[in-house]
Amino acid sequence: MSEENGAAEEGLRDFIRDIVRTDLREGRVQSIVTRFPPEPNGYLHLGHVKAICIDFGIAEEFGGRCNLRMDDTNPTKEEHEYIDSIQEDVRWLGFEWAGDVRFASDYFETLYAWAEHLIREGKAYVDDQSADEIRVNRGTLTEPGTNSPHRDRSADENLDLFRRMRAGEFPNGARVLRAKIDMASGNINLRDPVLYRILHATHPRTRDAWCIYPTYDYTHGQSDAIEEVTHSLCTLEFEDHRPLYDWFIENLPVPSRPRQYEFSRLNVSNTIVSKRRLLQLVRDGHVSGWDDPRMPTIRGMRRRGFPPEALREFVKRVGVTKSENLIEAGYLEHFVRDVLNKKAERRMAVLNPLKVVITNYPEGQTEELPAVNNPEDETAGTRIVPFSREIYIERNDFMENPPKKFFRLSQGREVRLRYAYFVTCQEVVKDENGEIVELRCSYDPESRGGNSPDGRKVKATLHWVSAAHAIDAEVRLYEPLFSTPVPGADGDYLKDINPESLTVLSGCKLEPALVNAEPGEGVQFERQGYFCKDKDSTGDHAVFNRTVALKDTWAKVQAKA
RNA sequence: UGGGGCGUGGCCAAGCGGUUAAGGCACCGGUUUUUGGUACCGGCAUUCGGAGGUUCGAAUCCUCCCGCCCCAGCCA
Repeated sequence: MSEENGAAEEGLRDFIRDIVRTDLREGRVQSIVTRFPPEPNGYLHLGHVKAICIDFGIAEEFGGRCNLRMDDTNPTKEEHEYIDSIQEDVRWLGFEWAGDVRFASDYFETLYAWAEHLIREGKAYVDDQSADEIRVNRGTLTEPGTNSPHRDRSADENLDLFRRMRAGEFPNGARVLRAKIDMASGNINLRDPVLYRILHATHPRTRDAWCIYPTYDYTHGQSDAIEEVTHSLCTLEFEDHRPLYDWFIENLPVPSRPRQYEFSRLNVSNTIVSKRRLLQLVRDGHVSGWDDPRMPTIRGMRRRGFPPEALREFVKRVGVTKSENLIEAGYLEHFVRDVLNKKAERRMAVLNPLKVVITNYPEGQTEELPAVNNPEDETAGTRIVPFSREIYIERNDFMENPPKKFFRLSQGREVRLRYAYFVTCQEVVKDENGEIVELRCSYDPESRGGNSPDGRKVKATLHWVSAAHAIDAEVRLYEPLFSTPVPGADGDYLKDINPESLTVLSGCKLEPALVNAEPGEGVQFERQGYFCKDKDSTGDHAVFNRTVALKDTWAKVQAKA
C-alpha cells in the first residue's frame, strides 16, 4: 500500500469525495475546482454552512481550489450589502477562495454571445408569449406542453429580435429568449426553458449596461465552465436541472466540461432557514435583527458565540448523502460544547445572586486566591480571584428543604466554595414575605484554596463571587426560536415561535477577571455554560450571551422527581 | 396518471454478496473529579420500508408493492 497518496486517500468518505478520488486517480481531472455560488440577496445561514464546508472543504482536502462566485443574475433582488457580508461570513467560517471574488455578471457578454450562437444553430428562439401564456403552454406534471407559435421563427428573425431586446426596444415581459428543446419532456426543465428575460433594472455591478438578464439555468453551468470548475456541487432540488445543465455544456463552445453533483440540504430541528421567513422574523420584530443571537444566520451564530470550528465539525459529522434529514439542534450544540470545553477559559459568575455573609471571616479583609483558567489546557494558566466576607452564590445552590439527591448548600450543611473555603450554613435570613434574602455561614480557615484540611469530604463545590469586587452584568439566555421540530409543519410557522426564546437576567455578578472579556471569545461560567460578551456592552454595562448551557444531570434528576 | 430522488435504532450515518450490522449524538448505568462539567468504562438494531425471488450465504442482486421529498418562476 502506498502511503504517498496523502490525506485525500484517507480522510472523509462520502459519495462525492469518492467521485473526486476516482476522477483524480483515473486522470479525468488533473486537480479539482469547486465553487460556492451564493446569490447576494440575503445573509448566509446554517443552510449555507453545509454548502460552504463541502465546496471549500473538498477543494482544500484534495489540493484543489474553490471559487467564490456571486450568482448575481437577478438585479431586482441583489445588493452590495450582501456581497460584502457573504465574504465576511465565509472568511469567518475559516475559508478563503481562490483569487478574486467572481461574479456571474462578469460573464454577461460571453453568455450573450453564446445565446446568439444557440440562435444561429436553431437551438434558441425569441418567444412573444406572455408569462401567463408560457405557463399555461408549459403543460402540467402529467400533461405535455404545447409549442409556442413563435417556436419556428428563422434564425435571422430571432437574432434581430434578440438584439432589439438587448437594445432596450421592448418593455419588461414583452419577450424572452428560450431554448428549443422538448415541450413534451417529462422533465419540465427541458420544456423550452427561458434563457433571457427583459428587466429594465439597475444591476449592483453592471449598472445600466443591460436590460436583459440571463436566468439561473442559462448562467450557472456556463459560469462553471468558464471558471473551469470540475465538480459543481449543489443541493438536491437541482437534480432535475442537471440534464439542462448538461445540454448547455454540450451545445455551447465552452472551455471546459464541469459536472454537477447533488447532495441533500441540511435541516436542523426547531429552526428555519427560509429567507422569506427569516426576513419576516426581523421585520415583525420577533428578533432584534439579522444578527440576533437566536437567528440561524452566520452573523447570528457568531454573535451567539458559536465557534466556526464547531460549525465545521458539525457539518463534517453530519456527512454528505442524498437522504433527506432533520438534524436535532442538540447535535450542533454538542460540537459547540466540545470545542469550547477545550478552548474556553473558566470564570465564576452568579446569575441569580443570593448574598452570603461569612460570619467568622474578618471584616474588611480580602484574599487573592489563585484559580485555574482551564483544566483542559494547562497552558491557559491561572488567575486571581478576590475573596471577602460577603459573597454571592447562585440562588438555586441553596435549598431550605433539600430533597434526597440535592448535594448543594442547605442549613447545617457544609460545601466547598471553589478555590476558596469550606463553608457551613448556620442561618437563613428572610424578609417579611418569607423570601430568603441572605445566608449566614461560617468558614473553616484551614480549608483555604478549597482543600480539605483533614480529608473530610463535601458533596458539592459552588461557584461564587465576592460582593465587593463583583461586576454587575446583564446576561441573555437563549432557547430555540421555535418550539416545534419543524416550524410550520402543521399550519402557520409563526404559531410555533417559542415565546421564551430569550430570557434577560440583570443584576448578575461576575468575577472581576471578566472585565477583560472580548466579544466573540468564549468563556465558561463554571457549572453553567459557555458565554461571550455581546456587542451591546458599553463601558459601564456588561452584557453577556449564553452560547450554550453545560450539560446538567441535576436538572434531569429534578425533572424526573 | 409524468419526470427525478430517497428509505439502516429517537437523530445523523458506515456498509457495495460471507463482519458478532462501524461510529457519533441522544438515552440508561458505573468510575474518576475542587465544575452534578470534562474524561473513562459498560448498555442500547437477531435486524436493514414491506413481500416475494436468486444464492450454500442478501442490508447488499432481481421483481413487485408501500412511504417520503423535489419539479409546472420571465427566482436561485
